[in-house]
Amino acid sequence: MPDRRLTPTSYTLLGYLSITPMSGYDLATAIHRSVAQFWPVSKSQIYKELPRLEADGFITGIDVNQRLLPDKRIYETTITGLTEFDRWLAEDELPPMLSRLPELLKLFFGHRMGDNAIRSMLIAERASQTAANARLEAVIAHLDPEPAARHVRATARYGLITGRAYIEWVDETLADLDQEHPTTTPDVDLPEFIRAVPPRSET
Amino acid sequence: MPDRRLTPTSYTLLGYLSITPMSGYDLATAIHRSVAQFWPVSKSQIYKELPRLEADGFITGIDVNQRLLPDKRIYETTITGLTEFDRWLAEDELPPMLSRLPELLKLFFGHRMGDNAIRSMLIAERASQTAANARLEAVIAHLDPEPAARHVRATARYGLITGRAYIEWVDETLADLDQEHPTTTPDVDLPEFIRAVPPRSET
DNA sequence: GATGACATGTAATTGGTTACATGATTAG
DNA sequence: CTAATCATGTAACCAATTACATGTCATC
Repeated sequence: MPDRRLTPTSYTLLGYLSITPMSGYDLATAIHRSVAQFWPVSKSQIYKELPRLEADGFITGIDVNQRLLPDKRIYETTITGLTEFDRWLAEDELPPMLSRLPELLKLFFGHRMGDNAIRSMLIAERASQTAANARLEAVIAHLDPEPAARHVRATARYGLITGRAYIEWVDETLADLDQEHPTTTPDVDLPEFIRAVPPRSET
Repeated sequence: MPDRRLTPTSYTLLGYLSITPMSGYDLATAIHRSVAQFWPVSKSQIYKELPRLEADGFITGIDVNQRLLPDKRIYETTITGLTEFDRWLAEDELPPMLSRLPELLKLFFGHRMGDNAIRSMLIAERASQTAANARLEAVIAHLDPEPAARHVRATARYGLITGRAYIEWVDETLADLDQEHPTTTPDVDLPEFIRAVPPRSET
């Protein structure tokens, strides 16, 4: 009798538990190092969601007592849970994607920043993205041989391809900064063109 | 005497008001069609945040009575507000970026999806991203001549370059789906390689 | 004469984050 | 011996979203 709508976060947990039984801690660890790239789930969120999924009948948990470590509860999916998970996978409506990129936000107001501040921000971004790309390349190489890992590999490739595009963008932007901009052209007043950006989505 | 930490959302409002005085409605409209791409702010969030920024002394508002339309309140930045905004711009710590991509989440669990379901999802994604790219190209073309619009243009270029990378990725992924995968190789059990994805960031 | 856009907000709910709590084991 | 890591969670807070409310004007 689930009287609420499950969130993508709920389905993330169901998805993992559809593979193997796990505790909240296991889930937190597994999620953090994989799917969190494009769907982060915090520990606390997991611990709040699990009892709800159990109350809804989608998963069941059993308590496991441990001597040296804290007791834990291992969850697994029920038939109902699996069915609901597969239903969600098949459904074609998707919640909108969401991006929050603080560095772009700052850059947007770049007319109030010094060029040097912008440069150092971009250079820092470039460095951390380069490192992230290297990690992803290693991941992809590691996953490569397994044909069953195809979809996981695809998500990793997503990270890499957009990561590379990001670096490309940083370089272009840095190059643009270094160009002499003719101060002969008087600066247009900002309100004008900031308002001019047309809307993006019809959602 | 601001006793709280301002959020990037607060600075978004400050940033806009640093350009020209606006009402909550004006802000909602302007933000929705520009900076919302990488920092969405809902109407309600704006209406909650504005009085707080005023209480903090960062902005001041004056009531404007209107005959036919609802009365409104026009806000503008104070010196304190401008100073705080510039301080934030100069500061080099950035909150982590956040991405939530439901389509990747589903794809991650693709071993439970039929190939056709995956294909139609990817094809739909490709279509909407293609449309978004076209809109962005138009925006960039429109902004092009203004040198003062340099940074706004850079954020638009970000959207375009990553949007193109996205389409590239979709195509590669679709091609990979179409390839025959030798069923001779027995499928490895999933828990193995899903756990194998190494952690990404040390944050 | 009904639907939707313009124009301005308020109220209720919740998903998600940050900080706290606890105890055992290992490394420096 | 002190600090970090493993291991498991709980509690408090709040940013953000969804739904609600209201009245005018233009259009189909």
